[in-house]
Amino acid sequence: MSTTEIPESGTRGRTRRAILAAAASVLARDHGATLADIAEAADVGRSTLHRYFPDRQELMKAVVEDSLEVLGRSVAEAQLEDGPPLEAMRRLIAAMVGAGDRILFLWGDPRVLAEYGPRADDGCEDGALPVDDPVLRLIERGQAEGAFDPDVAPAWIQQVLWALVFTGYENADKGLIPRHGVTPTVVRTFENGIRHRT
Amino acid sequence: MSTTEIPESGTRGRTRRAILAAAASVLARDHGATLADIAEAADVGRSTLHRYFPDRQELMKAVVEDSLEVLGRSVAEAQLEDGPPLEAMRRLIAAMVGAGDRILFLWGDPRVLAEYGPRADDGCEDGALPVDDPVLRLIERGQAEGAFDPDVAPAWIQQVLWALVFTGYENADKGLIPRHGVTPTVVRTFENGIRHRT
DNA sequence: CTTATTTGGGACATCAATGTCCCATTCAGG
DNA sequence: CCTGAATGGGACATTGATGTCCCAAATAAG
Repeated sequence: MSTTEIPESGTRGRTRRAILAAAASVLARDHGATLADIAEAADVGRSTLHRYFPDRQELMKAVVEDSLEVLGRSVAEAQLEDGPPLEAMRRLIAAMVGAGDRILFLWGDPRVLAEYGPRADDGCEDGALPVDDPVLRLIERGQAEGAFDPDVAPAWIQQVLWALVFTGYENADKGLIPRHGVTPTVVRTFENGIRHRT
Repeated sequence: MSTTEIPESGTRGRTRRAILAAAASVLARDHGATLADIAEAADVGRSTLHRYFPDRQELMKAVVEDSLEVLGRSVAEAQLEDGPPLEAMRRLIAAMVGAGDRILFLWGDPRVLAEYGPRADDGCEDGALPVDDPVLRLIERGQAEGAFDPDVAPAWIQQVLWALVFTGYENADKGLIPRHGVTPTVVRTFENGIRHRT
């Protein structure tokens, strides 16, 4: 690749990040949000937004990339290869919840990943993200070591994971659950389901 | 209420239902779908669509109402008051999956229920739907009878239920899971979580 | 302090979706 | 078979979002 990765000098970098964060936050709650909405949320003029991201598609692509990167870092820090699978999974859930709005944004509309995801330009899109890989490995390890249900597909477990984290974060966002209660609640339900254990 | 409920004579009723079904199906997969898209999916001219639903808002409102009604009937047929809670819950899950696209539509975008839901006109909107009530009663009964986890809020259990059904149906829609596998898989995960049981 | 960068906002053209109206055609029901 | 309802599609005005351009003001960097 010959794309010169400019280090984003101080000022420009800060505005760029502000726009990306605001975009993720706004779009997470309203997929049809206007560029004007996003600019306003970022405390930035609409023309400034256009200066950083020529058109809506470029912005979307950048937000997806950025969100995936942030999420990827969180997941990496969770050190999924280490320790018992169940504990690693708890760290993962905490990490995902910690990634905040970006989860809402990425997961909220299946189309964003399909259209603006990593390989949306190639035809070959299965939804396989860089983030997915370590997670799937953890799930498979957990099944192999007898910690996770071996009778369902790893991909399904992963889907459930995303769905529960998303739902938990969303409920907290609406004030139905206290912020600090999200991770424990999701962990509990994810591990045990809703059946009563004596 | 003085709204004269016209029984929808044969022809008109059929087209109306076709539009509503197509709308739910299309909007479930693309929240930003055009009225032209919907009309095309319903095999109907755009002008015919406008004849039945003057503007987009009216259509949305009608689709939400219709979806809630269909879902409500499915839930009612599940007879949630009868038998052991765990079995009633399984019937409920099967019923929800059976409601098809309407679940995707209703759950896919939180805003549709907030904006076009039953009491979107009143200010007092908590997300309390007619469908929710029997479900919450079942959950509370299940907790009281020692079948469901009593240490989490009923509302949370319900959210998880919706989320899992949604995810299961969506995965089947994408071909990741066979149609007939959705209900059993959702039931299994919902009841037991992902932990391995010896 | 001086200069170059960055910004906000206005003016503007464009485009797609929407909603309205109309008329010829088709279809269902008597 | 005949009649009225229902439909499809075209033409049209309107609206809101988008993208572009430009300039004066603010801000950072030297």
